[in-house]
Amino acid sequence: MGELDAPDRDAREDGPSPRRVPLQTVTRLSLYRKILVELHHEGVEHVFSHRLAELAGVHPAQLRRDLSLFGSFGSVSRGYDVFSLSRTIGRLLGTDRVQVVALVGLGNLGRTLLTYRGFEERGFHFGVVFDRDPEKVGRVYAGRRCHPVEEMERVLPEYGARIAVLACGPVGLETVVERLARCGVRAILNFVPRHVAPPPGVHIEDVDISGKLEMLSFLAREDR
Amino acid sequence: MGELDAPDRDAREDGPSPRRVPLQTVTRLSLYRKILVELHHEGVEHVFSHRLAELAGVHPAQLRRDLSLFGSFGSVSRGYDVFSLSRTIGRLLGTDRVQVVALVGLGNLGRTLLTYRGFEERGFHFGVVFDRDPEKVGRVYAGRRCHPVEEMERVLPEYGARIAVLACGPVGLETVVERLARCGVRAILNFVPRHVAPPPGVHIEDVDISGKLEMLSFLAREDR
DNA sequence: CCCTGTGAACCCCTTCACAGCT
DNA sequence: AGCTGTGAAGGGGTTCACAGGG
Repeated sequence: MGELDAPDRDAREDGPSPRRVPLQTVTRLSLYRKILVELHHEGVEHVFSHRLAELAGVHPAQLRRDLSLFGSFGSVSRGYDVFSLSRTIGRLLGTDRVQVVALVGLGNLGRTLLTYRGFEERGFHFGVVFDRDPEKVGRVYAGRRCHPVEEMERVLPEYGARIAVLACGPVGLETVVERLARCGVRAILNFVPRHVAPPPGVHIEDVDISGKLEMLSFLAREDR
Repeated sequence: MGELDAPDRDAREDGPSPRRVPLQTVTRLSLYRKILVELHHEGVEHVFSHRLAELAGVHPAQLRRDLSLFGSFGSVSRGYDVFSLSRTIGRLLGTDRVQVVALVGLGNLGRTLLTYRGFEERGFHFGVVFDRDPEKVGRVYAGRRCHPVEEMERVLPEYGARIAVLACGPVGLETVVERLARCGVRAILNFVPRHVAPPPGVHIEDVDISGKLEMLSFLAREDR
């Protein structure tokens, strides 16, 4: 247990006030971490920004800038310590501990997400699931009993989930979001193709797959 | 049929050379169109930029700017013609006709995407599906016979798909992408958590759901 | 009066380029 | 010699604010 608190070599991680961090930087951090974990499994111990950036598909200066927002983690002679940096990023993202996630909606998409192994691998665990359909309520999906959304206020706080995933129907979505917010959820990943104004203090990230396809349609339309 | 060619009121759509259009603008256009279609079904005929922007969760000036990149579609007194504008955007995106999409990978995610009704509603049709698993090859999924990826060069060109969706395993992903490119695919939506350098003339859009979750983990970590 | 379309200002992210160090 | 971390320049997307018009 104690090893989790081992200091990261000579890295000088920033204190409690990381200045304004672009969201895109955060997304890239998670990408870096994923690659670092793979490198670690391959036995690679050190990596230079050029190589790591290449694997991530970004500019080397971008990578160094992203990291520099949180501290200095590299050595001039050896580059970055693969294991140490992956740990550090995990701590920055909050994924060094397993995080409980609430799932709303057990349709095709919801059940697919529920059984997707990639989430557990990256430290996310769907602890509670909800659905509105009386047909589904009470049944067990991948080991989780489905709760009715009406009982969210009673059930959800027990789990202390700060993250939720929406994969339900669009009707009453605002209400669901409000309830989640009241239950302590601070960040929501929304697969429902409808935009909901986020309550204060809550961040909603929309994943509009059809929208992405339409963007690609535009790109495939021109010839380039 | 002829009504498809009806001129859009007094809209002056730009010619063959729409100047540099930000990708984010394109994504938002698809969002505007989705909302416009909903408004049309509700019987709304005209809408002002303020209202449309509010529904989309963007700044009104942003909406007007996005549209202005392609022409002038609004009237000062009545705002935008809901039906006409949705048609115009559809034409700009290339979604005014059904588009054939190739799907690679028939795991949980692939099958979920295959049966997702939202795609057909927005004009996308999975015409061909591939998988590497001999277990799956030859079987029929949602009406499509699964082809082996090895036969892509023989099968795919018949369908003329310019868009592909990747929902397969990460092994040999580069090869799959190269093959798709050789078969005329110009745009790829990639759900596989691995970055592939796009061949010339091909655009790859990565959808990293775990990455999004990690971003949310960061946001849920701080208190805001 | 209040809308659209748009020049211009603003802001933020990306990239350059180099000082400092090994 | 070559790398990291970073000030400064650069570029691009967003927002402001207003001209023009019904």
